Amino acid sequence: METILIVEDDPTMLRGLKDNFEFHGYRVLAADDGEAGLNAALNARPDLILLDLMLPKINGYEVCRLIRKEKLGMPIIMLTAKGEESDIVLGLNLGADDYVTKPFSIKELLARTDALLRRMRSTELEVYRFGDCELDISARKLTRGAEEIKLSPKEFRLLELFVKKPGRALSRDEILNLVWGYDSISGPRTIDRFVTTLRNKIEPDPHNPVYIHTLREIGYKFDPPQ
Amino acid sequence: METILIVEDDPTMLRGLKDNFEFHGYRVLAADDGEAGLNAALNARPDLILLDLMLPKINGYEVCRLIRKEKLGMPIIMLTAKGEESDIVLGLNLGADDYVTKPFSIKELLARTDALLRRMRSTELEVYRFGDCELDISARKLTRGAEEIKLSPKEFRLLELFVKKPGRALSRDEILNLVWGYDSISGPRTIDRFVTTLRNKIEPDPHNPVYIHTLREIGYKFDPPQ
DNA sequence: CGCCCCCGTAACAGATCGGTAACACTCCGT
DNA sequence: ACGGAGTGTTACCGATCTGTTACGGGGGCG
Repeated sequence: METILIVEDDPTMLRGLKDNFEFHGYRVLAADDGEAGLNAALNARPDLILLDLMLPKINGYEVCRLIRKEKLGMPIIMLTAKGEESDIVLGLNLGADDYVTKPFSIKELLARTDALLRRMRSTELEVYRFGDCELDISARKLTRGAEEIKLSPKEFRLLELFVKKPGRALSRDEILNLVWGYDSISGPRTIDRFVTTLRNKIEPDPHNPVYIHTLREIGYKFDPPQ
Repeated sequence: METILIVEDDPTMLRGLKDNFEFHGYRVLAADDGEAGLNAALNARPDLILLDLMLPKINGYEVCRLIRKEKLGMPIIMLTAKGEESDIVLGLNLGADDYVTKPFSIKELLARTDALLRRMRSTELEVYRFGDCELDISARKLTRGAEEIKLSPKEFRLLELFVKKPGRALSRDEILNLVWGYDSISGPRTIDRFVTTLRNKIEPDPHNPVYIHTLREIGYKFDPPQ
């Protein structure tokens, strides 16, 4: 379940937002001034923040800026009162992702929230670790210990498939379909060759593999110890 | 949290200002003569200065002038007593950004403080550095070492995208969407050509790029070493 | 114990992809 | 209308990747 932090000092507005978002299946945290909002953002790491502009103690801009300064990447939606529109550009500059102007329809706010969370999920950092290796999907990078290991496109896609399906037996057909494509024309031995080069790159001892295991007559299985 | 320096010799006034600004979430430094104020400004680099005009040792004008002489750009609000208005022009000429006349309402002073700080942030420099290059988004300027390098609009937007998403694999589609627009009609090889010209402009050795890396079958990745 | 099948692996040739230069086209401002 | 800058397209080349083949080894089963 996704968590949303609402920072809003007007109790009525806060109540309304909270009820609505909870009804739509979100977990809701609330804060009624900038300081509390900032603390909640830093400690609870919500998935998204609704941030009122005018707040006691620390104003919305400042909260936004400080959150970004802490390198927290969750999306922020600014709630601005009508007449504050001139400040919108500033809000976006400070690292907000979107804004809605009061009075707004709860439907619109929900739509924007959904959109942002979806966008966020799709660019989420994807990092898989096994042994001393680290496969970073978004950076398309494999690191072993401290050094980066170069992978060709097919090697990368094959390893990606393995780490995403750990402990599962993968037949040559499955692998061929998922990595090479359903209309692949490659002979089945091609896979073996790529497994060998992968083993050479990631296994401590390529002749006694601990990550990519051979399943005789079947295919392979990626099964890192712990 | 933002820091404000108050330079004021009247203890009552100082106390009142300090309490108010601290209550509103600012960190407050205080100095009760011009000399101490100047030192505090130079050493602590506050985000904004409230500067009384009549001060022991060095007067407000002089402090203001000396601060600007040191090329410090933080906003300065002059606090002038009624009857000193004729000197306001002088103060503004010396580099003050605003003034309030005693007696003033604390609310007005807070409003002006907020406004100045916001204006300051919105014009805050957006500068990305990598190697000996410096990309200034707001000035739309690329400098390498001492000399400015001319970038065409598309080149600039492409580089901007790269520096804003460091270490992330960017597919040709993504790049096309974000730089050329979702309805772009350009062929995918167009990107390559622009990458080449960018590399020629920013890479120490364009044939062995260290900033813009090629990801075969995917696209590119901007990944400056450290 | 020995055969056979399957897999590991090296070597190689062909395919593919990106770098790049040359060219064409479109806007501008003069 | 002309010239220049910016932009997009194409073609060629070289580097890298990929698929195939062949050979060798090892495990399982008779």
